[in-house]
Amino acid sequence: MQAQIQSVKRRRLHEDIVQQFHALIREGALKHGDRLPAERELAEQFQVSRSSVREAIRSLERQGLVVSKPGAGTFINTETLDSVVTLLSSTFGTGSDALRDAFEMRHLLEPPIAALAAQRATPEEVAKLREILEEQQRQIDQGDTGVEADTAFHFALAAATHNAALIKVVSAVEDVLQHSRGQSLEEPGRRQRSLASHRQILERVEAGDYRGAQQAMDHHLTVVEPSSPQSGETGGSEPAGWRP
Amino acid sequence: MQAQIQSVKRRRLHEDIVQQFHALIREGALKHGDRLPAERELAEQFQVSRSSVREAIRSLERQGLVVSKPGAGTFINTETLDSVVTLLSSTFGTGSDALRDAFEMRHLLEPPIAALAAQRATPEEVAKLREILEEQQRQIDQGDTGVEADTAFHFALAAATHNAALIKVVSAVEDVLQHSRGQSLEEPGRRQRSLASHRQILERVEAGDYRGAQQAMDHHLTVVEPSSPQSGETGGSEPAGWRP
DNA sequence: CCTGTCCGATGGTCAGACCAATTTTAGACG
DNA sequence: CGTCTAAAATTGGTCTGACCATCGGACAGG
Repeated sequence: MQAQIQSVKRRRLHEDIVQQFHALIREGALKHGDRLPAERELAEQFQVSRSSVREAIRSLERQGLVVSKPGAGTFINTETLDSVVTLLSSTFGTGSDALRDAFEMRHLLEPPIAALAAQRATPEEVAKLREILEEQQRQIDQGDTGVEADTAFHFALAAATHNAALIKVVSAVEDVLQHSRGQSLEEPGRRQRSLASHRQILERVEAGDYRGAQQAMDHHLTVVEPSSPQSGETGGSEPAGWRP
Repeated sequence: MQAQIQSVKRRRLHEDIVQQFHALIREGALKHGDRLPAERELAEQFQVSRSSVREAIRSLERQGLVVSKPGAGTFINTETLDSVVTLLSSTFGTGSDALRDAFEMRHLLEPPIAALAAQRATPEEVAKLREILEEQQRQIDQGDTGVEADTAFHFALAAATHNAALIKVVSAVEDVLQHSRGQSLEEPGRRQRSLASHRQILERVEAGDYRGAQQAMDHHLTVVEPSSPQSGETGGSEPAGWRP
């Protein structure tokens, strides 16, 4: 008699086991250094096969929560950086917050990225940026939202910093936000404003004005592409378009 | 006689498989969306049992690098933030640019993080930060460099932003830079300066002064923990083509 | 008390099997 | 010939039972 139907997503057994261990660790039932029961014993307790127990342990190990020693046993390990991160992410929401977090991270990263790009962009990279904006103009004239060119611009700007780590992180963030941005650009007026804003950024980058570029990007993110229209708290405000 | 005894860790088979996949993804042999061979086929190719293959896949899945769909297959997934972070950590250590990039990224992220922390830190988190600084003081008094507490401080500060994405990225960056920071703190004077600098940051965070916190962190990173020993200042415009 | 050996417990791996979901294919139908 | 449908093949998820290398502690011997 399950009054509440959980997500339709079928849980895999080992994932379920992992979450049970997360709970046990969070509640303090399992502390650092504790040794957990043998795999065969766990299998019996959870009423699953040893394979599932082992796959669960593999996940926990990759999260830094446990370490396995052949012949000795498997031990709780909550004194690593990894484990802290895992428990934090596990405690805080893992759903709608992600989008908000990504927006915030972009807002932190992009202005200084624009500044770095202004200092380091090669003529070829500037040309590439200009080309992208022309493409964006074409897409808009054609009635498209220009979201691809929009994303491409931010990515090319990150590339102009010549910082591989930054490029990777930005690409991940942009990818997560691309869908949301597409929605934002549905309003006709925004497309032109976004393009104009991009042009302003490029102009400062071209001039090598890193301060101006940073401010232009900040303005772009604050005014033209507002991060989170809805003030929703962690309530089940799933963005539209969620489909299994 | 203390001949350099290198640990002869036995590599577990699934660990080996995981690393092989890391390499394949890094080299570009496996791109986003690619479907990798069936588990039974992989078992035959690697000459291991299906169990080991599955445990390896479980690790990769927990790292966000792949997703498994029953009946369909297992697919490469490198467009999530998680996957980027893992690949960053996995890639680091290869190439001197990576270290420089990481320093630069930290310098971009940490000041605004300090500002966010000043706005959002709970009393418990402030207490945790203070506790970390006391621990740093103890370590220094004891003749240690205090590098663990140093890293812990930056991490706890990121945690105070309540932004899971930021926390993960910062943890990856801090992890990479911890070793280098340890070297930097070898100079005796630096330890106390670093601690004093941390105290200043905490003071601004406690006061909720996000502007002051940001400036204090910027000062900390610029003056106390300089990224590049050489003159390299961000002001100068880098000549084109300084990097392949 | 110390030392070396033995044995049970434990993690790591293997092989084969069945199930459920999905994809592909073959066949029926218009 | 194209389209829809049902059967077959494929694939991930799970289970069972087994063997091995290693570790820990008990135990006997010095």
